[in-house]
Amino acid sequence: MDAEHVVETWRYVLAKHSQAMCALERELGERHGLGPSEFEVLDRIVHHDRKLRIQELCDEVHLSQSALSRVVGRLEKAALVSRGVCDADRRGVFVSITEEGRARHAEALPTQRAVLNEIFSGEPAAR
Amino acid sequence: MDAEHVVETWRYVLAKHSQAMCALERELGERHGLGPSEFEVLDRIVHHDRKLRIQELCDEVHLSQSALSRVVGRLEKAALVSRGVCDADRRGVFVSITEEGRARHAEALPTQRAVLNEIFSGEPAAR
DNA sequence: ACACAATACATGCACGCGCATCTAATGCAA
DNA sequence: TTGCATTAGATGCGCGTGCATGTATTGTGT
Repeated sequence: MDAEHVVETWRYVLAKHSQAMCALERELGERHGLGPSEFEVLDRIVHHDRKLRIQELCDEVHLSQSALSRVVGRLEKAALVSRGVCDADRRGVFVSITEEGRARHAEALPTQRAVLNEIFSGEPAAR
Repeated sequence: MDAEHVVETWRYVLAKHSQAMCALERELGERHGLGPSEFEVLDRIVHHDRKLRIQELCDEVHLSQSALSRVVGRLEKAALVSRGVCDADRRGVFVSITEEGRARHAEALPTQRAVLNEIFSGEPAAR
């Protein structure tokens, strides 16, 4: 990939990221009361379908550890996930999804897919 | 582009955006005292090589009008650009780059290119 | 056992962002 | 001209983020 293509790709990433984040924030927020980060975290937990350590989540979402801690805090306050101590390593924290969280995720997933389809379908990624 | 590819592309965009923004913030900040947004605005002005209206810039950078206004404010305070009233439409504001701004941009450009090359070279974009 | 580095997560803080709003200038209709 | 909607850009505000740090727990070397 030559220098010109690199810059072209970077512009593509910037544009799509901006469009998608903006649309996701609006749609997920208005229709389901979720921010993109909140949805992302719910989505990762649902995908794994088990309790996850905070740090495991940290590897999968593009958030700092502190930001993730706060997202989980908001989700817990909304009763969409619950935190529990990890017995094996009592420094650790397990996060598990609640029934309400699972329902909210299932409800929001089609919205996310629709937004992404709108933005990405048809246009090939610049290489 | 089918649904699976859409999600795959979205993950690619998220990952690359995160990596690149993080690295750009660090490198441009430490070496040149510029944030990614500041650099982006300087870069756009240099590219056009003329005075630009705030709104023209707004179309090219992925920032809200208010955010752009503040970025230009910071750049002006750093003497890298100067603001001037637009005679044709006195609501408008022209932004032009100063010599110092041009120099700073020239200095930072290789850093930006190096960061982007590091992140994008070799790996094809997921379509 | 003890002291100390390392790790997991939470939290204080500063900062940049978008939204809503404000001010000033322009366009337009009567 | 007068009155009002519209537009350009600046600004108050709340919020989410990352960085630095704090607290608690675990690992390690002596």
